[in-house]
Formats: sequence, structure tokens, C-alpha cells
Amino acid sequence: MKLSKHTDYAFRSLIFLAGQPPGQRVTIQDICDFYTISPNHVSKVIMQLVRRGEVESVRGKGGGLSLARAPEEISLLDIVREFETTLQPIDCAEQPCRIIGNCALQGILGSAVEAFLESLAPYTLADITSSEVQVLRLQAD
Amino acid sequence: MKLSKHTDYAFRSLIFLAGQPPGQRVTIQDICDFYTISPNHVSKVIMQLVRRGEVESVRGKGGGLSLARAPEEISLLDIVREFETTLQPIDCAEQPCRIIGNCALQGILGSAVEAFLESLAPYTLADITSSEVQVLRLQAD
DNA sequence: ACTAAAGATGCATAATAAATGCATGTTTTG
DNA sequence: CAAAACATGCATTTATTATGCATCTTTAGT
Ligand code: SF4
Ligand code: SF4
Repeated sequence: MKLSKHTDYAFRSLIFLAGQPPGQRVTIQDICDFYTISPNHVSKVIMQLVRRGEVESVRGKGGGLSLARAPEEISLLDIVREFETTLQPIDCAEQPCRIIGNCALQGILGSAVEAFLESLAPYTLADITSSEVQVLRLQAD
Repeated sequence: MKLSKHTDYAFRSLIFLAGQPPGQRVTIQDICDFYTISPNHVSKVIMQLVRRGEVESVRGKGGGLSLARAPEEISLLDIVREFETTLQPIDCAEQPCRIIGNCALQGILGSAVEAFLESLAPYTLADITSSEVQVLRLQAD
């Protein structure tokens, strides 16, 4: 029961962006340098965030990335929902199971996943971006 | 965010065993025939259940498997805990993350997993073993 | 207009983990 | 002692994830 790295990379990127002074743009390279992760992933993750409207990207020379919304308005739940490919803990149809329809397990697991997601619902990017991160960012330069 | 097939195979096996008349023994082969899954997996899964004391196995000719406890005493939560290799949604140390210690995300995700597990806690094998399954089992022969 | 910076996208490969299969050993009944 | 059935280890396959590479598009600055 793990989340994919894409999901974490999305969080890392958002946290990094949230740690910037207002109006500042950063490049994908900056993010990758900071975390020592692959630009290929970050690039794709950022694209998804741009499409969703969480991040603003400016192409071309002098361009870069910035948050398109206040951190308080970026829900952790939305990010998990976006980047997790499957939220169904068991796929009964994959190895077709003979007792489908007579098994309450699917339902129980489904509500357990709901409980997982519900418990993320109250939190936003602002809750996971401490001022220490901003300091760290400055030290990095 | 999927559970492993081992976990589901454990559930399938337990449900099958719970559907037997009292005192009846079944072989691993029976379980595999019923669900059309691989004996190799089931064999290993059953072993874990035997070690944990949920299933009783008798070796040798005429042997087989049976539940070692009442279905009401087999917690779904315990099964998930046993068969899921990792219950940590993100491993911050894998791609060492620079903001470890300054990131509240781990904690939030941790409590989300707790919520997931907590919501399984009230249920037992008895809750997912309907009488229809027993009927189906009889029809299978 | 040209060039370089920087994002956007697609495809190929590598790494990892899960799932499956095969072979062999051990126990027990008849 | 032979056959049934569990027990265990190892090899192979498959699926998914992660990574890398190549190329295209956009835009600022000269
Ligand atoms: S045992 Fe229940 S949850 Fe598992 S595959 Fe069968 S129907 Fe689905
Ligand atoms: S961003 Fe937070 S949760 Fe993700 S790896 Fe870094 S410290 Fe861990």
C-alpha cells in the first residue's frame, strides 16, 4: 500500500514552489537540483499540475514556474486523487473471482479508502510548507 | 494505492475455509480449483496463516486445511497488516529528501493510513462470508 | 531574424517488485 | 513403502514504475 513517487514528486514540487518569495519564478531544473531527482519526472508532474491549474508555467527564456493559487487553496486530497492511478485496493475482475457479488470485502475496503481520503481532506499545501523550508531554500543557493 | 494479491488470496482462502461444514478439511488444490488461481501463491499464503494461527494444516495423506479459529475471531485488519509488506505511503529516505524533518506530509499521510486501518478494525471474517458463498461451494462439486 | 533558454511531449530503456511456475523435500496415512 | 498432501526454495515471467534520451514549441533578448 504505497503511493507512487509521482505523487510525492508533485508534493515536493509544490512545497518548493510555495517556499519561493512572491512573484519569483523557478525552473524545473531548480526543483531537480534541490531534491536531486530526475527532470523527466518533474517535467511530467508539473505538466499535470499546470493542466489542473495549480501551477502556472511561462515558456521560453526567462520563463519558469510559480504557484497559480494560494497554498491554502491547494488540497492535499486533490493531489493524491490526481496522481494515484488506482484507488481501488483490490480488483476483483482481474483474476475473475467466483464470489463477486457475494463478498462484502470490496465494500469494506472501499469505505476504508474513503476514510483514508477523508482524513486528507482538511489539509492544504499551506499545512505542509513550513517556514524552515523557505530558509533551506535560501541556504541552497 | 493497491493491496497486493497475496492479501486478496488470503481473504479468498479464508472465505473458502469459512464456507466449509465444520470439521471438513480441504486441500490447497480445492481452493485453487475453486478460484482458478495458482497453487504456489496459495500455498505460501496459507503457510503464513498457519504460522499466525488462523488456519490449521494437517500434512500427509488425508490431510488438508481448516480454520483454526471461529470466523468472528479473525480480524480483517490483522490479515491486511500481515500481508501488506509496506504500510508507509511514502518512503522519504529512498530518494533522500532534503526537507525531511521540515515536512508535515509524512505525518498527515501516516494518520490517513491509520484511518484506513481503523476502519477495517471492526470487521471479521464472519462479516464477509455470506451463506451464498457456502451454497456456491456446494454447487461447485 | 536569430539564438538560447525553458517548458512540452513522446518514445525507449532500465530497474523493481509482483506474480507465477517448477522442483524438491517432508510428513502422514493406509 | 507408496501415495497424498503440506512445506520450501529457487528460477522465470510479467507488469509497473522509474529513468533517460530526443525532439519540438514557445518566448525573451540581441
Ligand atoms: S474475495 Fe471478495 S474482494 Fe477478493 S476478489 Fe473475490 S469478490 Fe473481490
Ligand atoms: S516531501 Fe515530505 S513526504 Fe515527501 S519525501 Fe520529502 S519529507 Fe518525505
